[in-house]
Amino acid sequence: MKWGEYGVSRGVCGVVMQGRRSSCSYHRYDFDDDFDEIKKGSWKEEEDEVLINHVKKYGPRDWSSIRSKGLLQRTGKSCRLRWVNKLRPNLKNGVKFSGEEERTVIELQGQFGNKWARIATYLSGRTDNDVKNFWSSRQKRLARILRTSQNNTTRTCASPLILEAPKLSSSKEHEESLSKSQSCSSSYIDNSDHMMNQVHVPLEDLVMTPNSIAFEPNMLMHHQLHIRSATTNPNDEKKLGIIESSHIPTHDDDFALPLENQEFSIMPNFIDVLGHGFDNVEIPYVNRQIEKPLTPDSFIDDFPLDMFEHIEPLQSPSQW
DNA sequence: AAGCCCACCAACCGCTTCCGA
DNA sequence: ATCGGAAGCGGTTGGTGGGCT
Repeated sequence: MKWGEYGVSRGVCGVVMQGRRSSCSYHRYDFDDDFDEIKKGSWKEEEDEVLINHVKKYGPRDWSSIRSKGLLQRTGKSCRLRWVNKLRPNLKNGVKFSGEEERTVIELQGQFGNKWARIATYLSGRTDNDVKNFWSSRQKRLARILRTSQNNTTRTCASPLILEAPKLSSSKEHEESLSKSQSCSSSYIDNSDHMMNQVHVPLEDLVMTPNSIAFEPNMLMHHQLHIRSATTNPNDEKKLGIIESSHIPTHDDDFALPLENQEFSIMPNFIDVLGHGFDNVEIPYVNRQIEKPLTPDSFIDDFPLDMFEHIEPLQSPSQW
């Protein structure tokens, strides 16, 4: 039985069952809601028809009038959502994201962050909800891969990678950059000759949130960003990876560049950073740089699962 | 066959932004 | 300038179905 068939809503939402409260123990109510008038839960075909007819007549607007006119017992909000996500013409309902769509979402998420509505405008037939759900699923999948790899080995990669960028020109600029970064901690280190802005980024954050510190365009613009592992000697130039800021798309670019030109030069260096753990692992993505843009996510996606078992434990900075 | 896990997706909520009076 | 309603957006929840043990 589908709850929706009986108008059963999710969570603490109210319920309308043939206009009366049900005593069924499965049904939950929020008595703050006016349950006699507002229906929640799955939509029926009849309701869809009413909504479609309303849009045909008046266009996709005046959502709240649908209820005030007594056409449906739904809130305007609910009607709008139903139209936008399910009833609108030319939607790709039930069609999986193509590879191209996936790459587009990944690229745009890196550029815009979680601006799902904006990202959806680049994908015909996709809604913000589609994009959001796609991304959420993807994040969960990646998280599970990482979790599994950590559980399967006593060796972990819990220590952070360290991203280093030249000190920004002013402390205000520095603060602004950091305030825009998520899930990162930061500190200054006085490296005598040059002040470095040192940002500690857990590996998970680096690979899971491409719009986090490592890829924050505002922070990286006009700078080279050095990346090294906590395991390495800070002076070991061979272990330094460099993100060329010229390769980082900015918010101002408005996605003018073709996708294939927007790749991060961090990727080959990322292997250097991770070091010997990958020595015996075939890296599948290397030849794909030409045919497909590299992103933090596509980068991780192409790893064989057992590859994570080869990650060497990273020492804490105190062990240098 | 049953139970569990997970991916996918619909729909909700709260908050923000927009816009007209 | 301000206020209130409508619309838009992003985060979250929870149901369903398929695969696996």
